[in-house]
Amino acid sequence: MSNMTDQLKAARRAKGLKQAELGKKLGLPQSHVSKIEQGSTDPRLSTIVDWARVLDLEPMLIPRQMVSRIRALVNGEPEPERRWQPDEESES
Amino acid sequence: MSNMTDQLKAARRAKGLKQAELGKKLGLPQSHVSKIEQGSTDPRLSTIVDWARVLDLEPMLIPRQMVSRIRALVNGEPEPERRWQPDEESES
DNA sequence: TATGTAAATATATTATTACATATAATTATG
DNA sequence: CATAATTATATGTAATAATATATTTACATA
Repeated sequence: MSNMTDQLKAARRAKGLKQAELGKKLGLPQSHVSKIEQGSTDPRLSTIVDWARVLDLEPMLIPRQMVSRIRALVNGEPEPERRWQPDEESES
Repeated sequence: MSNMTDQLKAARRAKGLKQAELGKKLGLPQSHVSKIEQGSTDPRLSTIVDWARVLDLEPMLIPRQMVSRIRALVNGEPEPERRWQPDEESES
């Protein structure tokens, strides 16, 4: 689903948390965590923000032109040094 | 309210858009744009993502330890997050 | 392999809330 | 003031979130 919920699911697993454990930290039932991770529901902003923070992530709004640079930083890649390929920004 | 909706409100104004114009681009009624900007409702993730993208912003999840560096980049500031540089190295 | 059992995740049903439509209030401008 | 332009509020409907239950997965042990 939304790339963001996929990331959050991956982040939960990376921390070794079960859906129920995460749910408890967030005050959400496990069943919700399941639905959100499956992409079978469109969660509220506050839910996503809380979720991210529990996993030491912060949602930020990044100007489109900076997205690939910042993504590289976050992924620990060594600054691709791209020469303006005409089209880079494909996202769902 | 949530820092993020404040940012989105500011971004709309920076582009000189009225609530109704933004709403049209998003397929949302103006009344709903109003509620979200006032913080009197907790919008869905998809709404915020669409909203951001219309304003050339992309929501991203940033690891906590990188937040201030990235915020500096985004705001065009000159890296305020130096950690105990014993003395300021010459910087161009 | 088959079975038992517990842990982990998914689904069903009901309650709460975002969103749509219509209208009102506010702010700007002549 | 009057009138228009912009933003806020009221009420009904569709979707998310809560509660309870079911299903799937993992790991035993015979």
